[in-house]
Formats: sequence, C-alpha cells, structure tokens
Amino acid sequence: MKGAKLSDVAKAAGVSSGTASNVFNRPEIVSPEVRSRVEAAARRLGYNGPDPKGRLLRAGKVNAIGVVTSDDTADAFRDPYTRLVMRGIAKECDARGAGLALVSTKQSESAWRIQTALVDGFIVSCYKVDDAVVALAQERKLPFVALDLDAGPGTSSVLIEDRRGAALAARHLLELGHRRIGILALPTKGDCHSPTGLGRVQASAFRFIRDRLAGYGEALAEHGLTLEQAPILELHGDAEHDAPVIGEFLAAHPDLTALLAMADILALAALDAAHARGLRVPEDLSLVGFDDVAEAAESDPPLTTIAQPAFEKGETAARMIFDQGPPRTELLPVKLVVRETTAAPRK
Amino acid sequence: MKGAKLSDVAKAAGVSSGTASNVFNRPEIVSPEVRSRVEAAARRLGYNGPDPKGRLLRAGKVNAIGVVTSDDTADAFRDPYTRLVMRGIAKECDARGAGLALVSTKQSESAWRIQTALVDGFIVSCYKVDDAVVALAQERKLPFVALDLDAGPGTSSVLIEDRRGAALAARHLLELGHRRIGILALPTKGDCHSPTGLGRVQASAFRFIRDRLAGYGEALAEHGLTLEQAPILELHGDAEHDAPVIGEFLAAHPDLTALLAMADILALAALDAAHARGLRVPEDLSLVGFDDVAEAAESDPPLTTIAQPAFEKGETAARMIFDQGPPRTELLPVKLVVRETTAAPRK
DNA sequence: GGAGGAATTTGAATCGGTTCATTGAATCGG
DNA sequence: CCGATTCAATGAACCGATTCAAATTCCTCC
Repeated sequence: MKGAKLSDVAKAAGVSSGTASNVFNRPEIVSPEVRSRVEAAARRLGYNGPDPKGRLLRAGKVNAIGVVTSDDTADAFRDPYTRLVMRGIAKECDARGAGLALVSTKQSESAWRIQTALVDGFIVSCYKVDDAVVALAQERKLPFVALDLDAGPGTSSVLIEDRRGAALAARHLLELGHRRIGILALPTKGDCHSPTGLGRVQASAFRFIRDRLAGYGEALAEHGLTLEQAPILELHGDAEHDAPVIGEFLAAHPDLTALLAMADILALAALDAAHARGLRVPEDLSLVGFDDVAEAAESDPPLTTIAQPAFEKGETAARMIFDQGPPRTELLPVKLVVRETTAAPRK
Repeated sequence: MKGAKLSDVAKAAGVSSGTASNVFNRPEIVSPEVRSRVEAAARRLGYNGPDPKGRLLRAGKVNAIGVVTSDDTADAFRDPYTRLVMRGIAKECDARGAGLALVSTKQSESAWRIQTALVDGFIVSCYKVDDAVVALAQERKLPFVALDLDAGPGTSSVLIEDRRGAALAARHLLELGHRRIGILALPTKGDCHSPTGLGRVQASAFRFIRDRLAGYGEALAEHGLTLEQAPILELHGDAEHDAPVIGEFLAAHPDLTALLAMADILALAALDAAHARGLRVPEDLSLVGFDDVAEAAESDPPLTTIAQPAFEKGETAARMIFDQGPPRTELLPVKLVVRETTAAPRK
C-alpha cells in the first residue's frame, strides 16, 4: 500500500531501472521517446522522483551539517551569542547549498541523537556542552569542528582570544581606578549555580571560562590585586532568572564599584539588577560585558564590552567542515568596545 | 580504504550480520560471550556502531522535521517573529526526540533542496515563501503543515485571526480619534518594494497580508473611511533598510497622526524613523504593530501591538506533524496589547 | 552491404543496515 | 528419558536508489 518506487516505474514503462534513474537524474542522455514514456508512467503511478533515502545510501553524502548545541534546541533561537554564531554557519551553508540540522543534547538521549544524526559533519558549540558529547561526536569520524574548546590534537577548532579579551576588560576598569571588582561567571558545568567559589570556576569544564577568569586574574595582578579578592558569582545565563540573584549579590557586596561579566547577557541582567536597586550605571557601578551581541549596543546605557567575531566564528567553522583541510586551529581576535557603562568609580 | 562496516565486524567476530546488528541495537538478546567477542572485533576494526545511512533506508524514518523558511536561512536566527515560531517548533522536537532541519529556498536550487531534504515532514513558514515552494514540498507526500497560509484542501495549516487582529489595531486608533492613518506593509511578494499602491498590496501573494489589510479596511469603514484614503508603504522588513524609507514617507505625509504596521519590526523601524525626524511618540505620532515580539515590550516607549501566539504556532505545527491526524486547520487567537505608543492625536 | 563509431539501454553489483522466519541447542517439567 | 519451551544465532530478503561495464541499436559513410 506504499507509494511506487523507481523500479515500479521502470517496470511500468518497460525499461530498466537504470534508465528510469537516468530519466530523473540526467534526462539529457536518455532518448526523448523513452523519457516521456517513463515520465508518463511515473505520473500514472503517482511517483514524484527518487526518494532521497535511497539516493543517500548510494551517494553517501547527506548534504547537511549538524550543529550540536545546548540541551535545549530552542536556545539556538534565543541566546543572542548563539544566534550570531548560527547566522554565520547558516550563511555558509546557504552559500554551499547545504542544509543545517540542529541536534540537541538533551540528557536522556544525547548519545542516540548524535550517533544517528544524518549529517556530513559536526560543529560542536561548546557553551553548555560537555566532553562526553564531544567524544561522541568525534566517534562518528565525520568532519568535526569544535567551537571555543580545543578538543584534543587532531581535531579542528575555532577559538577566540578569551584570555586576552578578559584581561582587556579588567585592565579597562583598573585603569579607570576601580579596585573593588566583582565577577559574574557563566555556568561552569552542565548544571551549575551553587554557592559559587573561585575554585569551582577555575575548575570549570569549559576552557573559555577558565581562560576568561585567568585573563581577569592577569590584569588584576598587574595592579597588585588577586582573584581571591574579587567576589565571584556563578549564573545561569537566563536574564529573568539571573537578575534577582545579581541583586542579592550587589546587596551582599555594597563596596563593589564594578562588575566584570563573562558574557553580555550577564552584564545586561546586571544592568537590570542595578537599576532595580536604584544604582546608577556607570556612576555608581561600572559594567563590562563580553561578546558584543547586538543587544549590547542598544541597552540603556549602551554596554561597554569585549567584542568577539561570533558571526565569523560560525562562518569559519562551517567553512572548515566544507573544505576538509587537515585539522587546524583558528584563533580569532577580540577587542575592547568602550560604550557607556564604564566610568571612574564613585568616591 | 574506507572504514569497516557491520558485515566486516560480523565476519571478524565469526558471527552472522544479524547477530552483529543485534549487539548494537538490542544487546540484551545476545549472549554475553558473543557480545563481547563482537565488541572486541568492532574495537579492533575501529567500528563505532552502525552507520545511520544504512539504518535509515531500512527504518524509513529520519527522525527529523524540516522547516522551510525564507531564502536566507540565517533569517531563522534573526527575525524576531520567525525566531519565536522556531522556538515553538524546537521545543516540540526536543520533546519528541526529533531533529530539526532548516531547508532554505534560495532561488537557484530551492527545488533540489526540498526534493532531497532528509526529513519526515515539512513545516512551511509562509513569510516570504511562495506557492511554487509549497507545491514542491507537498509533492514529497510527507506530513505537511503550512503556517499562515492555507495551502488548499487536504493540507493542514495553522493560522491566526489576521483579519480580526488588524481590525482590532485600526479600531483602537480610530477610537482614540485618529483619522489620518498610514499603513506599513510587509513585502507583498518574494521581491517587493516598488512604488507601493493599494492594489499591489491587495493582490499580495500572501494571504495574511491581504487579510490584515482587509481588517484595517473593515475598521476604517466602520468610521466612514476607506483604505483608499490611507497612504500605504511597502517595506522590506529589515530595520536598517526600512527606517529611512519610513522617514521619507512621514515627510511626504505630514498630516498623518498614526501608523498601522503589519509587523512589529516595521513599527519599531517607524519608531526609529519618527525619533530621527524629531517626532514624539505617541504625542505626535501613534504606532500600532502586529505580532508582539519580545522586542515590542522593550522599545522606548513600549509598543502597542496585536499579540499573536507565535510560539504556540510553532508548537502546534510541530505537533500536527508528529501526530499525523487527518488534515485540519487550527485558528489561533490574537489580542490587542495596549502599551505606550498610542494616544489621542495631536490637535 | 557492412564496418566503425556514437548513442542508448541494460542489469547486476553496491551502498550499510535491519528484520524475521527458521534452525539448533540448551533447559525444564513430569 | 522424552517432548515442550525457551534462548541464541543464522542468513536471506529487503529498504530505494545509483553506477558502470557490457550489450544493443542506430547511423553514417565508404
């Protein structure tokens, strides 16, 4: 009771399956008379061209690349940073005529999803993704690129100057005269968010978090300070959830004059929290983000932040998948963008 | 020189291919002794489990649904409305453990892409997508759901009360006392944007545009006005591009006291344009959007708009694909959300 | 009329697994 | 000790196409 297949059409038209296949794939090499006979048969049987499933097996190429993101696929459409990366990937896929498949890593069945995803290559975007997932993806032996995470020798990755960027951010505050600076960290593990401690962040599962923290530390050291002196708070990365927590943090540390955020979403949440507490930014509290997402330029006041080329990151990663060169690591530059959330500390 | 396949592993382990298959798919039914022998062989040959390509053909299910969006895949990560819909779809896919594939309709090869996409079903999101594409997708004979567009009898679709929503928007302005109202329209065709005329919009390729226009007209009629009296402007839907055009439009029609926008992005662009021209909103110009995207609540001032359940729209569409019921049409409700971009007209 | 060559067509092999009806062996109850 | 079950393993059929060497047909031209 299923639909007709190519061989049915061939039989109905009285030709071999090879010829029928040609009618659909290289119509120019089959005689007009035969072609129209086959086409008529196809129409009669309600056959609309070869099933991609069959072709795939033979051809071996899916013509799509898979992006494994956080455990919640919807994040790819919500988180500003991820969206920027995705746009870069999407642009390159469009250019190559390839599809884009999102594969989630929902705990329950991440293994299965990754093992069975129909893709020609994987881009693993680190944020919230852990090593087990990466290993799984690598086992597929498909072209593989890691974002923001060096996945061991022999695999390609695209990184940014996390440490330098963080140092830039901290140095900016220090040069303005700040000495009591707090740090807002992204989730250090898949889960996250318990009574934060410096050690926990330093031991984060994510390289970029460790690097950014180290960058902060580096700049602090230049001014005779240490990370131990900087109160640190680990957050979810979800504005609604985070703002109140930051509020409490500010209440607990009234001496802070500035906050270093490991991501713009955290800085923007901090901006809300500060306003909610009646603090003026930057007069009472300076804020530096990281990423330079679109929203950073449009907040009130606009956010001072470290710009990273997220869009290009996506593009580069996709290109590495398509171009299939030997494994290499690409390091993208960052820069400080001074807007209006930073100023000299209050007296 | 290619990787080992299941039958190689089976041979190496001295078992039948069927047994080898079971080791990977239903390990519990194969004896421990044989299982470990097969696993050892697999490891020795560097075999990491069955290739999904092979499985697919047999199983027939890809376990992913395809979303055909505009010609630019990156739009799915940029446009606020589309993102909301995508999030709804993504959520449902996650819940069902299915993948999500974006298939673009880039002019050059849209046909090929749609015909060969490896998916179990299609959701076609109308905005900027034309009929040819829809027809192509339907030919695949896969579960199919159209968004914002009734694709003929026998196909499922999810719609919203476009006409009623538009009428609500217009009525709101009229009741505030506005009489000189301009209309901002979305692209009426794949291309768009020429010297706009009412007729062109009324003949739009997209049902939801025609309906929204009709809704405006309906409300105008209640107050003794007609669409002919309302200046109309067709836009791209790209803030940067649109704002200046709206500026010129406002300059050309200085008597307008309000603007009805068919989408929030247009209204937000209008907000920028108004500010750029030194017009105060809502004192000098009232604005009503459509969609109620996240940004609408956060603009300055917050946008009065027609809320539509875009997230649920995505969810519903995905659910229809998965649940495979008979074709049906779901109509989702809209409502007026009054914020701060509307007020009585200036005297 | 027939050789030579071009244009078509054929059909079997292949892609990499999964499934299921059978078969063979081991276990169990009486 | 025998027949009835249960448990494992087998291997051929199948999923739906593409490919390519070989066979056939059709022309052209001497």
